[in-house]
Amino acid sequence: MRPYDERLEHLLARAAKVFAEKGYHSTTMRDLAAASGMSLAGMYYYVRGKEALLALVQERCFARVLAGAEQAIAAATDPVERVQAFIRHHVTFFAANLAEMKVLSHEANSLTAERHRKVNAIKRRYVDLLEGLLRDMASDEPRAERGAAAYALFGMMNWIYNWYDPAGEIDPDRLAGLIARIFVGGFAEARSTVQGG
Amino acid sequence: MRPYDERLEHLLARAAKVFAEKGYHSTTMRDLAAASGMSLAGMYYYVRGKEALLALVQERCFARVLAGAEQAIAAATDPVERVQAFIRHHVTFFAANLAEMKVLSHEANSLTAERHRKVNAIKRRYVDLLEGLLRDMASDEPRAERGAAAYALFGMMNWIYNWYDPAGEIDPDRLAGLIARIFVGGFAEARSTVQGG
DNA sequence: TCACAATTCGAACAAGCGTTCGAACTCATG
DNA sequence: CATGAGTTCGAACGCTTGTTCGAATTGTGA
Repeated sequence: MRPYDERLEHLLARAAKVFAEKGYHSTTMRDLAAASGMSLAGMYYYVRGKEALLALVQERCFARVLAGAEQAIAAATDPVERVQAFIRHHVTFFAANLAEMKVLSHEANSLTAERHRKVNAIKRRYVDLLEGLLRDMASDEPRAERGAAAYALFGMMNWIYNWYDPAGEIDPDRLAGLIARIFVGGFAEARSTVQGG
Repeated sequence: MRPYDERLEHLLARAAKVFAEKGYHSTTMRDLAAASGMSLAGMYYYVRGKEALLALVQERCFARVLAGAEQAIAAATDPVERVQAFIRHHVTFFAANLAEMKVLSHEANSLTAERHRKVNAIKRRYVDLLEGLLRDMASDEPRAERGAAAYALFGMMNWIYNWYDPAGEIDPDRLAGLIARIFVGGFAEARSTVQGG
């Protein structure tokens, strides 16, 4: 890896951390300079500006999530198992990349039109991927319910950044199992039991 | 209601809307002046500053949610029904107060220390309320699982602001029913079925 | 050692921000 | 009409922000 790429990678990693801690808008380029060990002006040799930095963090992270999910679900053929694999991958990836995923989840609307569209295109593919899995798992469910259920699941998984403590007593695998149990058990299996309630 | 209180209420309502649309940090006092029909300086007669405005929006909204939830669960005695009532109230309130609830969910960390603590105190009570309900509903569940499940549920419910369209085909009651079905069905009833998976 | 490209950065700039201040206006009351 | 408290706001201030620029420094191949 060329020194240039290493420096850029380093900058992106530190930026993700600071964005996650202070929020994108509250983070100044001077904060990022301090966190990366570069000078204020020096960062502009690697990146066009503050927003380009956020876009790079988001695009790279999202691309990894998408690719990882596709690979994770490929291992199973049973519809329920594929959904479980999707959940397990998303949650463990989230826990292993807390800063980047928080930036992805919480700063989704901090990009301006052009860059926003580019990230949204990846997001669309990712959402479509899950909705396809849900169609296979619960084909008799109304379309509106399936769509809402997909977002409910994303809610459970993406909300993690608001409370999850990696040093706490529940590890990522256990958390993934819990969320998978809630979702699959409640959405695919508890139809007649509770629905009418 | 005195004219003063009406003007303040008006300002808070408009501010919540703009905060929800553009995000707190991207909103300028000039934006709020334009949205409220007041002048830039005029707003300072009603409010100490921008952050005080955010704090007021959050505190008032959160107090209403908490009070409403306490009232909603009081109507039932069965543990499962109480959890369902909590969910139904939270989701329908969220849908009926989208702007305020988005500001509450998305700008939770936009307040500085003092005001942050004040809002967090209300949040603590609200989270405790749900955790108490879960204890009654699933007393044999490990404590760590119950805690994580509470946050998973909040994730499903609070994520709403990222995707829910009030003009869409799924109305708040139906959405509340779906989320309640997923959570209760998956957490309280699908223990042995899926867990080992 | 030289020349040239790659990289770094101190210093400054223009723009936008939240906030303040004092004067002006409104209006019920005597 | 006169008074004074309640309310409004134009104009300005001081500060922070993202970004730029040109010079200085470092690295590299001949």
